[in-house]
Amino acid sequence: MSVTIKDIAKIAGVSYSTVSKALNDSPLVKPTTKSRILKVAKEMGYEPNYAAQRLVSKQTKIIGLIWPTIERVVLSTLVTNISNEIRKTPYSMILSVEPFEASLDTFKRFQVDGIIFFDEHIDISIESNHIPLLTYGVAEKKVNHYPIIDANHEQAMFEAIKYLHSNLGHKKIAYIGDFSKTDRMQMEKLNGFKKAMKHFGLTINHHFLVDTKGLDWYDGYYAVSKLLESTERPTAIVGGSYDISGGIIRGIKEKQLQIPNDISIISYDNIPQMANMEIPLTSIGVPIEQLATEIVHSIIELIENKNLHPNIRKMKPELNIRKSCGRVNT
Amino acid sequence: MSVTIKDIAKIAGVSYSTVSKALNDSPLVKPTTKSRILKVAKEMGYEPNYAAQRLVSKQTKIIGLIWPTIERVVLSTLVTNISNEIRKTPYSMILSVEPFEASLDTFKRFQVDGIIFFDEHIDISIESNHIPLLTYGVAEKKVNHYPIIDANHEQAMFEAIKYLHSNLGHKKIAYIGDFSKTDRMQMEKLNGFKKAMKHFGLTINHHFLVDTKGLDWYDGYYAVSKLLESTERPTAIVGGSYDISGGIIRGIKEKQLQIPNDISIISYDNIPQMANMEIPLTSIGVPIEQLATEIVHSIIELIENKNLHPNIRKMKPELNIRKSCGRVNT
DNA sequence: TTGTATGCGTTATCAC
DNA sequence: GTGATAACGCATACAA
Repeated sequence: MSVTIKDIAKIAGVSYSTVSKALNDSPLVKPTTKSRILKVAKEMGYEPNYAAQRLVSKQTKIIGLIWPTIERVVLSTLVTNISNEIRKTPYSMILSVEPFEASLDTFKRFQVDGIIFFDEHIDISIESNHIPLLTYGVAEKKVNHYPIIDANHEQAMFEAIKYLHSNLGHKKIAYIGDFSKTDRMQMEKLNGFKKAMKHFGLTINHHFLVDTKGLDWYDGYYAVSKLLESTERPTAIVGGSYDISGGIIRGIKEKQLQIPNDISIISYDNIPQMANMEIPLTSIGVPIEQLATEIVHSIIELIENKNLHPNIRKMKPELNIRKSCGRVNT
Repeated sequence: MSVTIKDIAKIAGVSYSTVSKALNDSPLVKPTTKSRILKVAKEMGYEPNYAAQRLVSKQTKIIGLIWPTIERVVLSTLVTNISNEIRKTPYSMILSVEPFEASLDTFKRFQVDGIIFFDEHIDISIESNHIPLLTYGVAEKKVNHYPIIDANHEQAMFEAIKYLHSNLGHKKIAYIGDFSKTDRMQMEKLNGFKKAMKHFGLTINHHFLVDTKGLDWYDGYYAVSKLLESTERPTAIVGGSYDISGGIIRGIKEKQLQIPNDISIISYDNIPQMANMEIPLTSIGVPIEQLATEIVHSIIELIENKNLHPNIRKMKPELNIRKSCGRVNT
């Protein structure tokens, strides 16, 4: 059995209610006894029992994160950042990698104070039993059932094309990404690309729109290989994700093409790893730490105030210029 | 406030202990009253308070998994498999990505029934407050403080060399892996390689032993590039992990070398993704599903019997022959 | 077959 | 400052 405040009380020679106060840093207990109690507690390896705390105080100080697709690098980086950010607050985080519904169930049982999830293609009007729910995903025109942190993929694409076109003179720009019809984030990226091209009066060569049908390294690799087989080549490529872009780089190199001399590449996702690639990648997207910070602050605000204003938070993407883009060759 | 069993009792005109029994489908309560109570409960929208349940029943049916290094593919595949396996049992799994000690604290507070962790380079004689602890790691000669599932890396290396040498005739074999002095799994692999080479009377060219200083894709890539700069090349390479091997393949291709004609490669780690690489990789290691199954069954056995026999379980590595190894050119 | 009483580990409200 | 004591919602041994 684990150690309780009663055990501590016995050893420290005080009543357990005093122990409780000391543990909660109450001003009602004398500093000397307080520190003595704390010392004993530490020695005994005391850990408060969430169930008991929850039962009386209606709070667990736990945030649950649902993450069924654990094998994607970008998300794992985000999760790490969220975890680090939460560690700076009084809350802790636990994670469930089970399917959405099962995860929700587990978290309900634990009565976590709030839940974060990634809205990839879940279509849910969720019964969360009043547990505050926050999603990182895409704000829709229609009703949103819960607050959303939106990385503003459309805007990001706009900035990417603007840079490529207005600053560097590119006209023949390709997009290599996942054309999923169910993953809203991916849909937004593709959509944003098309819109931006149109905005700058650029025509989209349809064979410059390459569906990777996935988000992994080799998806990007295969896609770019196919794209470059044609003699009609783009002067710049926008890669739909970190992993995809990694594959794109290799595919380009394999064709003996130079980056950025022969071809420029700009990648979606703004994570530090971008700088460590074979060629430091110019990238676009909301910086991952900002995203994490916003997500964490928002869920806590939601937990503590029971609402969030505004309910939808669109983040501001940033362009990170590194070494993979150059002026177009004329 | 939400509805409790007392509220139900009042409406249904019974005592609340009867309600409790009815809700738990106890045979001690008459079917008619049981169904009446259930009906009332449903009408009132009763939701059990898990904190209260947990407080009294001493069981959570939750297994905690500690996983501080979430960005490695092999482990995320293992975690997925473990999660799937646990889902077949009455248990659920939650995960903590915080540093080891912090995770342990969190799980203690949750009173999880058991904890799984990856023993990468934690040197712990842990105070788990009697929560059953199981590790996936390397069994040591000295005392082990808790049960271990050991993937038997040494044996795996032996099988790899045996195949390469006895079946395919290779003599000039290189090992590209992480030579960490703190990560026991990596130490075992290197050690196993050396032992096996010796066993088969093969000499180790020291420049065929390449330290990647990491476990990522580009670590393998850089390492093999360096290795292949020399004119004295191996005819076969053993890659220390899935990610490393991915990089090795690219590095080899870049030098215009054919796999397996010019050079054979066999990778450590036995995960399905191996088949999806550019070249389906022949690999060695305990099949990941077997590993997951063993881990899950063991922790549950440990939870339910309070002990595990045997305390150390060495798994049997399997060779998966795919398309990356060929007979040595003579 | 049903009801009563007790305790799980905490916090919080009182007295002392 | 400190210590009893009453909740919190539930399961369960025991009584009826």
